[in-house]
Amino acid sequence: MLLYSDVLYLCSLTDPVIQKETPEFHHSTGKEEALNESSSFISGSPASSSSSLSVQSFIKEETDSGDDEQEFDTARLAQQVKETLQRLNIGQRVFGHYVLGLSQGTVSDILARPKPWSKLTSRGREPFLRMKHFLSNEHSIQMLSVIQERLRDRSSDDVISNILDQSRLEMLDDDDDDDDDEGSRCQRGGDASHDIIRNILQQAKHEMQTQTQTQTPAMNDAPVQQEEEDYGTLEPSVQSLAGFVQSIIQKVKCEINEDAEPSVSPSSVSRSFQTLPADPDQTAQGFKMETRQRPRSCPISGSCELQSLHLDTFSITQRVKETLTVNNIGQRVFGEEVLGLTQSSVSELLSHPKPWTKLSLKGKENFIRMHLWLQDPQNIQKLNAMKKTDHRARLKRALIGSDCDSQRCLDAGGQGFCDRWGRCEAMKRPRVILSAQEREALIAVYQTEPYPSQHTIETLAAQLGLHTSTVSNWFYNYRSRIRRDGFSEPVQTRIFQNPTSCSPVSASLVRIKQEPSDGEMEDADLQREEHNHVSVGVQSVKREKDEDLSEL
DNA sequence: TAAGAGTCAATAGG
DNA sequence: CCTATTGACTCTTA
Repeated sequence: MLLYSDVLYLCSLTDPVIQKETPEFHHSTGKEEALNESSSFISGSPASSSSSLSVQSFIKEETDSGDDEQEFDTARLAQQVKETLQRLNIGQRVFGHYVLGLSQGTVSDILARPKPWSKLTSRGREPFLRMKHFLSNEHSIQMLSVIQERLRDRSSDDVISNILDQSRLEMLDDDDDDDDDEGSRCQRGGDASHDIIRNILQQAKHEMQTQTQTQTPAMNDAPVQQEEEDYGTLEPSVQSLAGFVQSIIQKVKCEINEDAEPSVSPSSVSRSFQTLPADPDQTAQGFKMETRQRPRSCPISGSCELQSLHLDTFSITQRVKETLTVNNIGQRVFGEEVLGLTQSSVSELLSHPKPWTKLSLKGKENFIRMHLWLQDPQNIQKLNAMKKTDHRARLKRALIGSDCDSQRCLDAGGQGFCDRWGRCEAMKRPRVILSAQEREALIAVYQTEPYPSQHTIETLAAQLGLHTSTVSNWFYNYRSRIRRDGFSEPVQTRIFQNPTSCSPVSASLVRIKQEPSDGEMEDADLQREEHNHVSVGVQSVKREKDEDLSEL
């Protein structure tokens, strides 16, 4: 409960509006109570005794008529927010979500191109007011920093690697009576697919447990003690996710060892899954167990059952896209609530799904979550219902400080502040936007040298006037996206529909794709494929490039 | 250690 | 506001 209730609590302290009505964000009850019951937490905060000079510094023109009439230096405000976020390594997504109630894209926009105060409507001024309050309350800043760290700590990366590290982690469950024979069958547990499933299940169970705990609104404890706060984004899926995993295990057990019942475990985690309607398309479209090709009895060491889990990623993304469209749910909401990803990541995921076999553990997790989300119509309804309150809620969800001199915090950092990994923010370079010529030149070089040597990279960078890291990044990304688009079926359509697209891949690819979307193309073949695709128009590009380069 | 995978933030365009 | 794209980053993998 730490994260969200704290934030809400902060809001409640400083925003009378929020005291009245708390955002309905995480479907869980009890959080709103937390807000009201923990109201003595911050009053003694050391931060609250600081002065508020920084606030004044934003105000160009002090008037007697209250906040709304003050004129802020929005550019400076945005700059200071940016610096603060960078200094504390707080992402725009988190900041936008918890402080402004806006999406990452909007935050980026506001911070990069703040409109002058005088040109903002009252609604447009709202984020700046919130930013001002945020900056002026050191406690809010620190709180958000803690939130960000917690979110990072909770990332599946960590969980997965932790689990992978524990090579002899006991199987699935200690309180699930159905899994006792599984442990003996697959003791080694070293398989990746198995581990991710296991991880998800464990995480789901963990989240469920904590969710249960939060049902009891014992929120007057110091929030710090409630370490087990969920991110919320994963919560809607948790129950059925766990059930899903359970059912997979059950099914596989059934396949492998026919004495196990195919029914889903009656354990608590499976409850919601059991209530799901049996979807005949599910097996056809969604996941299928490829047990037929596998030996009837797998070796004990193989974690064989989960190795056979297979999801049709293309079908999943198609159905997710349709569902989102039909229900008018945005990628942002879906990403944040279901996958814990940003809008851009969701967009990528949905537009360019990789085949299951090409996915890493982490990549598979997203598709499992999507698949699971699709299984339960209630999830859609929940998201839909939440979407309705989302806008209103987001506007009210804010961290507004009382008084603290954040200027001091900023100034203390100076120009060369470093984040918690010791990386200096000053090292960050602004985003590079490659010109069409530069891109063509890079593509042209890619034709002949998809894996350019260091020397080539340096030469190219010098010729184009780019940083070498920009060039090598470009090659990494280009290869990666060529490969990705080679996987995804719809690319063909997209390319033909938009032959003039400025996408570096599609711009140079004109082709008819014949491989199956789930293609198991060998890498060598893929390379040849790419080469052929890209080779269209190479000559002209090359000529242009020569000209470009000679000009440089 | 280089390349790949997964993401993010910035940005373009609707 | 939304989605798609893309340069850059972090972490993992081979």
